[in-house]
Amino acid sequence: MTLFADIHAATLKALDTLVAEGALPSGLDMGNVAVEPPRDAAHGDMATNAAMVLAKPAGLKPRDIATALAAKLADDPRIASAEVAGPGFLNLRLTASAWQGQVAAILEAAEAYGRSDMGQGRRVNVEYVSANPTGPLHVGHTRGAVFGDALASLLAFTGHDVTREYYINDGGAQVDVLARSVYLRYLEAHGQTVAFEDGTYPGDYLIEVGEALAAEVGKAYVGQPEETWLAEVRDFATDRMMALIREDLKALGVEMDVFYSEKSLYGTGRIEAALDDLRGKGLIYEGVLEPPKGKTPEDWEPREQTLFKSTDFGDDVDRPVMKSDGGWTYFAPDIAYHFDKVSRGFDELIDVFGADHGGYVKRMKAAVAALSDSRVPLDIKLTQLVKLKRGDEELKMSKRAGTFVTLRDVVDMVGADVTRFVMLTRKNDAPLDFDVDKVREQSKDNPVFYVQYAHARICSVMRKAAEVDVFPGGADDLAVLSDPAELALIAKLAEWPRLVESAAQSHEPHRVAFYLYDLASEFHALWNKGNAEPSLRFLQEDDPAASRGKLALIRAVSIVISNGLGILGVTPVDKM
RNA sequence: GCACCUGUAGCUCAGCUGGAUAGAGCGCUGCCCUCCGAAGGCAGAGGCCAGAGGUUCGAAUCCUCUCAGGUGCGCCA
Repeated sequence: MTLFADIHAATLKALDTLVAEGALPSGLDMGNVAVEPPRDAAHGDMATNAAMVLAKPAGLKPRDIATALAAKLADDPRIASAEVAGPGFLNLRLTASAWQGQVAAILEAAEAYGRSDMGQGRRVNVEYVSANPTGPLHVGHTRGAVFGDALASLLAFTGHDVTREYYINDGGAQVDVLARSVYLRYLEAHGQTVAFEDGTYPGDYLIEVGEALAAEVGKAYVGQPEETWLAEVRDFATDRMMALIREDLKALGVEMDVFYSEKSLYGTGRIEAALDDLRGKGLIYEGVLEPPKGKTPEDWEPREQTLFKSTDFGDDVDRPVMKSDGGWTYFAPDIAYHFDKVSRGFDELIDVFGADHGGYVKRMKAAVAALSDSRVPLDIKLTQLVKLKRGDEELKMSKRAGTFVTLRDVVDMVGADVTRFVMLTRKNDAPLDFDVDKVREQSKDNPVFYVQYAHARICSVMRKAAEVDVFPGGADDLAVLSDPAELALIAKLAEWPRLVESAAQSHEPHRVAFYLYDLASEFHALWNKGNAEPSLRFLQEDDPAASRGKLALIRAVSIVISNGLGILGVTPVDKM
């Protein structure tokens, strides 16, 4: 159990007692009653807004309610004091033993500390990366990969049944371009000189694919017209590219549960089935769109086409599902794909897109709302651009691979752990500067290092203690933890479960990274206090009992750091 | 023209879904190693939360409008 939840429950119980005694009217909505850490620690350990929230519906003055509530809560053995403050806050101070008990609870829960059943086993599909299978992953994909992966882990940690999924865009024109590009490399492998025209991918990474194709089919395709080889080369090339992408993901520590092929939607009636579902709901019609206002494309001409009535679900205009040549727009298979996700029985869908897909959010939400009769919520998280830098120099994105822009290059330079942590030190919808020099710096300016350093320091103390046969203690050893700095650190640890829940609720894994930084900071502060006050050092010579209690505290810190880094997909280090 | 995102200390950014005197790092000023790792810590200066209205006990947070930056806007995915 978590301390905040306990005190919250105690508060509600005290309010019920007040209702039973007639001090409060019955039938009040307690849903907004919160127990939170006050922003300013001087106000106490926890604060509740109960009096202010209930004052109006109860027709009473907030301070009167707070005073009555304070009297009830003061009876709780865990609560040392309850003071009314400000407009009606009730500030609570917990006894030292209540805090100490929290340390014992963390040690007992260990890697389960902070886990929650909030998700109640709800099935969540998180789709991320989903890069076109036309080349290696670049830095932009890396952010989406890290974000999606951490979000998936966060949801799993909070009791959701999570599926990690990658949508392979292997059905559109871009894979034909890939096939033609590989064909040119294939001809090169047979000694021909070829020209890469506009509309082909010139990247060096296709050279070996062309060679592999040559090795497999020999000269069978040389001098043959495109229609004889296109389909085969396309399959060959996309398989190769997906193998490459899987390797990239693996280097980053990302493992997908499902790779879903766009191509599998074509020619199988699945797109038609999805659209039939919408048509049955009266949401598909033939019509003519207005040209965009203000900036009319030069070649604009009114045209009747098949449209999805996304405006019924909040979109700005209805969206075409069929091109003028009779082929599907990209939107059609996307509808079918999400239809499939809905049919697979997920309770919730999450898509992680790059920011350049911002224009598709409304139509996808509209489609899912229509397909699921608004039963399945779809959240779309956009990850903003990453600006890769080395000091003041910006490393420009280039179409050609091998110019230091791929995921693999970044991981090779700074490692998967650093890459992952740094990518999460910003909200997903804010742009991120990634300085490859700075992230390898060993200073507090570098959050990865700072958090790892705290963990390594703890491990170092543990090793030292083990040399003299002292180990972290249990509940009986914790009474030594009474200094305000020690209790403050415990309070930070006690925040972990509610932080995890709120981060999961809002789909914001970056909060975990920031919390870990704060926690590390509290720990380093306590460590340094030990310089001036020997009684605060974690190892107390000639007093193994005291050492056991203090070691238990920092063991709890290392547990939380380890659990937090686990969600982010970062490995904690024992020494640096 | 419309939609979405962003605007918080000199710089880079948090701000726990509406709480009390708005925080952290960098930079600046001044301190702390006979001491478990100074790869660190403490203190100080620095703010019209882009601007204006509104909602209420209470707004950086919610609503409306304005300004500035970014992204996108049928036959590319």
